[in-house]
Amino acid sequence: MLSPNENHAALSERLKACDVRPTPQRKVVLKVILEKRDHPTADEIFARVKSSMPTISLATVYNCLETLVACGLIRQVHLERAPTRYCPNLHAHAHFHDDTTGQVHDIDLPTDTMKQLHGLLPTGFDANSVELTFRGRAAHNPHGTN
Amino acid sequence: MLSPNENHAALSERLKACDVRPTPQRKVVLKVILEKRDHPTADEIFARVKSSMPTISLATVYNCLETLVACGLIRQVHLERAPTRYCPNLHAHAHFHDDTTGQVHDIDLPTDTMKQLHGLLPTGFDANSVELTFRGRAAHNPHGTN
DNA sequence: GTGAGAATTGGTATTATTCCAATCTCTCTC
DNA sequence: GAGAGAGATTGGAATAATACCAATTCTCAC
Repeated sequence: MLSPNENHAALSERLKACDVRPTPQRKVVLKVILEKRDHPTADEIFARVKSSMPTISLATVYNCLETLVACGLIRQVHLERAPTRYCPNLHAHAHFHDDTTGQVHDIDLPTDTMKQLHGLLPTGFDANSVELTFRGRAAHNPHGTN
Repeated sequence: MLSPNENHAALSERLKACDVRPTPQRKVVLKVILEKRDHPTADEIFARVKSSMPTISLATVYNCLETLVACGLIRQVHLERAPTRYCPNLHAHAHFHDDTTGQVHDIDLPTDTMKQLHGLLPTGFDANSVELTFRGRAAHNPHGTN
């Protein structure tokens, strides 16, 4: 996650570490995702980014997101029939989708639970990712995330 | 799951049991989903249904699917960025999405695993559904599903 | 059988995302 | 530090899945 005053240089470093060019567009897209613990859609990211970079295009936002996902700096969250969301939390975690508010909450997953889930797979199945999503109702915004 | 010779009467019964009108369209949509252990998309279902009912419209297929999902006769499977798929397997199970072939395999889930997953939720979170999806590679069609 | 409510239909609208070709901007080399 | 080439950005148009709508048709209870 981003420290409150992480600056452009640090963003550049993150990108360079992944062997991608630290363009201004990528930096600002990464910045808006990191600076808020929510799960914005591409459109929301586009809106936030435009305030500091009014000339950016939606296509670029999609390109940047694809790059950032490919190099593991952010993750995608897929909820049914809804636009893809993006998540800065790279730790093992599940998502809880609140049907009432539409908010998405991160749920910590112990690493042994992850291992156990992989253990469920019959031989011959080799998973490189797992997605665990709950849906239901959360009591009044349990801890301020979305 | 459907017994090989389940007939129209049985399909009607299933629908009536859910308090929905057993219209011919709903019966045939349910039938094509039950008769093959795969995870077809709405478009695929539309194509299969048209062979026995050429006048059906895609809108009706969507309507029927929505109804069948709502009354719990089938389930939706959501894979990232891909069209929604429909699954006749109502037992607790996970999905394995083979990146290579695009096939979707059902993975049995012991009920205690399900309970355990629910146990991961902090107090205040009340889930009414869980979706667990693996992605990776499966060795040459492990058991003929998709 | 008949009427009221429910379902189906085809067409159109919406929305997320991708594609494309043209332009621009880095980065690297000299 | 100038130029070349790769890579990135842009706006607009295309695509694809799904939702919506008004008109017609069907189903069930009486």
